[in-house]
Amino acid sequence: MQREAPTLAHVARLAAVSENTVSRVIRNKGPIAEETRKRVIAAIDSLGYVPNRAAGSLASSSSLIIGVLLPSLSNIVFPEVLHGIHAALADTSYQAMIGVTDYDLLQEQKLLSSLLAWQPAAIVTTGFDHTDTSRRMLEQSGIRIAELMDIDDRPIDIAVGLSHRRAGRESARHLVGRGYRRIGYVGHDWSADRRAHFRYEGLRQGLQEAGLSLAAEFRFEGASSTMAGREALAQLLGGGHGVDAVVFSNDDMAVGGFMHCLGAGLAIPERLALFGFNGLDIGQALPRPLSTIRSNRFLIGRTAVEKLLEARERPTEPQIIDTGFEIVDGATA
Amino acid sequence: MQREAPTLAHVARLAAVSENTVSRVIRNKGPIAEETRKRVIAAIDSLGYVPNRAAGSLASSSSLIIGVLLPSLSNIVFPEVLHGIHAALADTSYQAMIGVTDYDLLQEQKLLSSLLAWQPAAIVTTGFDHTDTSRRMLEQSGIRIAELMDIDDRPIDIAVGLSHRRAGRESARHLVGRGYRRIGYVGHDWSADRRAHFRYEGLRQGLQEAGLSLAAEFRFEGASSTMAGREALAQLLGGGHGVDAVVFSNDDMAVGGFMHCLGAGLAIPERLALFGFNGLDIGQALPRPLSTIRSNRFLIGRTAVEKLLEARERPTEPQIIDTGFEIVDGATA
DNA sequence: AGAGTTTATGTTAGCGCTGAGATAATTTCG
DNA sequence: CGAAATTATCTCAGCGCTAACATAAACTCT
Repeated sequence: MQREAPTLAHVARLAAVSENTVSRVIRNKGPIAEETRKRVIAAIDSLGYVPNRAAGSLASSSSLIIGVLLPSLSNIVFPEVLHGIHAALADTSYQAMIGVTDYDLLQEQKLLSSLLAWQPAAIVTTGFDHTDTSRRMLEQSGIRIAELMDIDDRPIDIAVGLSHRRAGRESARHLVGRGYRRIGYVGHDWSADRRAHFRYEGLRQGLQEAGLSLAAEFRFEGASSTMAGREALAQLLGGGHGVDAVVFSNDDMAVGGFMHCLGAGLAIPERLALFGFNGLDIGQALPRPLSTIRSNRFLIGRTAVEKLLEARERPTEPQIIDTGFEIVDGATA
Repeated sequence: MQREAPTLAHVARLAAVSENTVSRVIRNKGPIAEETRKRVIAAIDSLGYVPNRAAGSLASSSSLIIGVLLPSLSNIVFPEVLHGIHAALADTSYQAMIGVTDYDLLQEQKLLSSLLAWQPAAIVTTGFDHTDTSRRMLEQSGIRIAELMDIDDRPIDIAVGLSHRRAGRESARHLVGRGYRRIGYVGHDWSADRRAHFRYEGLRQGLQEAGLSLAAEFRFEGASSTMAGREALAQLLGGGHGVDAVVFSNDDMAVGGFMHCLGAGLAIPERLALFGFNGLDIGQALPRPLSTIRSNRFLIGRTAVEKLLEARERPTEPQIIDTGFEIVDGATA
């Protein structure tokens, strides 16, 4: 029924040229007479020829694959990064091949190794934490590497993201500027989330620069979630530290905190101010939009891929691309 | 610096066997003497050999790639499906290759064609709507195909999901059972979301079976979002139809509706009952957990891949796998 | 006009692996 | 005990493409 898929040879015969010429037309490489190009394209169309990528990869020892390693898919942040990656890939012939590490560096290493088996054109991964073996594989592969989200360290090739330390510091400055003095922190387990830790440190630094320190803090044992934020804020307030504002490790946690306040009848921001991080939609859809910091995840993904595709060779010096952040001046702080 | 990556030939020489034997050890195919296997594995480990997938794919004209076509990444539902897909893939050598169609059937066709260029082991796509060309490519490829989310039509190979028509009907029955009689509908643009339309039809059918009909309806012009739900509910209520319950096209919209009620001081569910669809976390973190229907997205993704990997051949008759749904008996309806 | 240059195309040898069939060593059984 | 069956391995062609080089034709330029 389904006759064999047409190959270069079929196209070449139909267009009465050599295989190599067809290949060059397809890859837009080397000089081609306009008339020949037309004939080849007509042949391709009439046969419905689709190049076999495996053969191409093998022959050229490089592929049109972009390997993407994400720590998680259940945190909306990473699908948004992935969305940006796809936006940049949309009009190219590149395809994203995804691996999910579950925040596990050994898993990252394993996935990295199987991604490299496809000889991808580039690898996009997250953060600067890698096993020594992963780092060696990344370095020796020679291909372009982007490390996303964070820019507070030295990348292998390029880093695209924002300074979480600075973001934390700006949270402090914003709240202090608004007149809050007894500022608390509600976070989640940051053993797997180094960036949340950086923001926390930035927050403390910012407070210190204003002559203040954290009035109270509570860290939920486990991953961040709306539920976690809700429970954690209840815990923090139960401590009776008289805080007037709370910085959350991210928006998910902050939205949970908002829900707790609604349930407990605490006026926001009069009784308690709330401040998040990420700038998720859900925070902006609350009855009072959440005050937070927008982290531009989509932009991070898109910029990273754009930069990677700009040049096949790594720059001589590692590059850092700061996609920045903005204070979202909501109504909760 | 980076010496050539080792190939089968290197491993073979080191283990003093033929390349083919090494290949068979790796693929666990054909009889191998235990002692030989050990020697080969030792050689692989000592060289850090990683098979070149492009070469393997070319030689076997099939690859360890699972092509995944998703309509969107900005709707949390699809990242969750992708999460399930990755969960099922985690302990295999398969890799997911992703394409995002933006709900555009022509884009799906284009992506499908470039996925097939990798000779994937299977394709996972969404829904039953495809261009004729896409359908032909899927059918003729001969590989396993899963169509996700929906089971209200005849699949090419297997369908994994739930009956949205039935889900809509159950929403109606639930609300009627709770004593609501003036039931309204708030939806979004369903030209790209056939499943939302199916739920709507199921809802109407369910109401009809109870001798009722929709008291009012409002469809937001555009994609679903929390903001859209908030505005759309305001619009619906502005119409003065005296509805006592509203079914939303999904949880995002319903959460927006919840926010409107909070802002407008409408008691939930006393003044107005709210009912969603999907069972997202955010709905359950509201001060009153949202009454909704859980659609098991993760399970859909995982089950689909498990089924696809069970057999290389398509079943003689298309199969339908119902992952079901449950009424989440929250506090809003 | 002849040498050099540019443009357009062809020829050929693999890329690293797998599949099919061949071969060799071992076991089974009438 | 020899033929058949089984187990373990090898040999070799070729998957469909691209890189490198070779060639041919068409232009320059003095």
